[in-house]
Amino acid sequence: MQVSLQALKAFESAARLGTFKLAAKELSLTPTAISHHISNLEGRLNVSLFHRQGRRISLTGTGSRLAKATSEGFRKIDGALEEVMKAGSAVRVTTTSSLAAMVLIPSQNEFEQSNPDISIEISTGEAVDSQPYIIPIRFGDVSLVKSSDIIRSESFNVFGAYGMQSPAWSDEPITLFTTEWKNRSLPDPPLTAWLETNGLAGADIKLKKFDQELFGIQQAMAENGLVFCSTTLTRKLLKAKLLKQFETRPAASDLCYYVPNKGSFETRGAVRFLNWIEHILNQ
Amino acid sequence: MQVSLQALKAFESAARLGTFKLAAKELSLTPTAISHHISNLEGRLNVSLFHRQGRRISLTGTGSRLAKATSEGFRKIDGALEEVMKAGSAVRVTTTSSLAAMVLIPSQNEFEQSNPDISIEISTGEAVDSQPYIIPIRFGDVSLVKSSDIIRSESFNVFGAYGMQSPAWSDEPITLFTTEWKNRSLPDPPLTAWLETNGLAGADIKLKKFDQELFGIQQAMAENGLVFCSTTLTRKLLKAKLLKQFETRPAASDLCYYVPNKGSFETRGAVRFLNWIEHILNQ
DNA sequence: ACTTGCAGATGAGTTTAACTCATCTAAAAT
DNA sequence: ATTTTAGATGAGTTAAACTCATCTGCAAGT
Repeated sequence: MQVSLQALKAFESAARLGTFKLAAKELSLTPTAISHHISNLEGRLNVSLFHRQGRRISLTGTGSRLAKATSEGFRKIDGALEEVMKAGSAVRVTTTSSLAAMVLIPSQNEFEQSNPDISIEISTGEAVDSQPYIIPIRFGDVSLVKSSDIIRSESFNVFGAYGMQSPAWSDEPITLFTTEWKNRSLPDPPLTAWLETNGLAGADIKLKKFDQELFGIQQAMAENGLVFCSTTLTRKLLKAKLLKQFETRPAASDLCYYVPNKGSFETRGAVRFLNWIEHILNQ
Repeated sequence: MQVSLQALKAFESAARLGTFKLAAKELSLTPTAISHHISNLEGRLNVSLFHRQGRRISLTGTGSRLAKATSEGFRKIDGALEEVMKAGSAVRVTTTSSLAAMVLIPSQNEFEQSNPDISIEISTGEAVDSQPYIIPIRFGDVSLVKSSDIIRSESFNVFGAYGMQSPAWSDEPITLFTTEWKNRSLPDPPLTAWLETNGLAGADIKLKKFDQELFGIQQAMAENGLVFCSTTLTRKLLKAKLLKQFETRPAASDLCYYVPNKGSFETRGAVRFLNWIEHILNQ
């Protein structure tokens, strides 16, 4: 290699900041080092890059041409590097507000305890989605998802606030909170299948629909109601004795949680997180 | 600095070439060095950049993203560097064919003898002109040129082939070769002024016009004729006893040789060359 | 199945370059 | 005139980059 990259870096910084001193500070070096680097560079290239007017310096024409290219080049590299480093230092996850609120956030601390070198950032909503390095945990139709991407196949059951008595299904009309997905292409919660599984096909059921499972669950807890929702979201609440389940059996659904291109997440942290979350969701 | 630029360079090369071995060859290192660099990089970034399949490697997703950015960045830098290096290693000059043929090329060797580390490339014509790093020596109107850019103010005289006798100006009609510039906005050669200076205002002069001084001079030498031309171009030929001058006195003109933005040429070689050529032209 | 060759990994030792410190110069500010 | 500030210079030190020797694992040849 003809010229040293560090010398170029020093030059770039000095050119951008206008003094060796500031460049030195930026690169955590002494001004002497910058001076050495630049005179080395000038020597190798047979070109003077700065005019020296006593203690003031200014770029020569050649210098500013070179500075332009090096600045752009290093900026490009630094940008990519920063992205990669961010990816390496923290695991960033985005998912539905229900999964975030009911599972991820409550368990976040546990993960960070056992992986003290990995920090997790959780966000919800579509905005950040599909940015590289952010792990999206999506809720979707099993049949449309690569099977290796699935981290949890969802089943549904009825849950009630912890103090409730088991409802008398056949005697009286029952109100169930359930979910109607905002995204209409998703399969509905398997209510019919659940009723059949539990021999309640004829029961008098009134439905109250929310567009996020989270809301139905909260409502059930708040008004001692019943919610028909996924078993994934309720596990924590059952353990915490905020919800209870009755003698009903869960019904499988066509819904699942999955991570698109799960295999493409290669950072140490991401791999650890994905293994962990898959374990958490499937107990 | 977080990550070493050399490691990045090694990574970029390995990513581009597909094996550590080739990367090592490209960078004149051992494959071991590449391996060290890359594992150092992976360690610092907490990311694996290559999949290792035994003795075969392939980029991970993160790796190829980073490779893209580093490749582009380094390419940008290397390109600029190459330009600057070219500028530093050789002085490239472009000028009129007359000046090139009569002055620059004949003196080129002398310059290179006394500046063995600087090589000169001479070209003529407008094509290469105005490229950065190429020094254009132009022929123009003194009044339109920055005075600091002028390297030679031109004066004109009559010259003849070396064997000729001094012409009898007033007795007989005389044929003079002279120049009519292709570029009509240039001042004409100062023939009238020259005639007055030498008390020949009434002489019977026939003009034969060429569009380059070079041609008139060559013609004069070839047919024992007389040429009215710039003193700059003839100095070498006078010394070489191929041309002679008579008892006439030169006339100043509004023409000059100049280098646009002379001050902007900052390479050591260019500065040496410009000083030298100015000295040569003004003896 | 066993060798051979190849590509890379690993660890320790060596060399080189990068960096700092001390000193000096010149311009600008007080 | 003196002080302050920015950079240049040279010598010495340190840290990094590199090599060498050794090891592993895969793939191809016999």
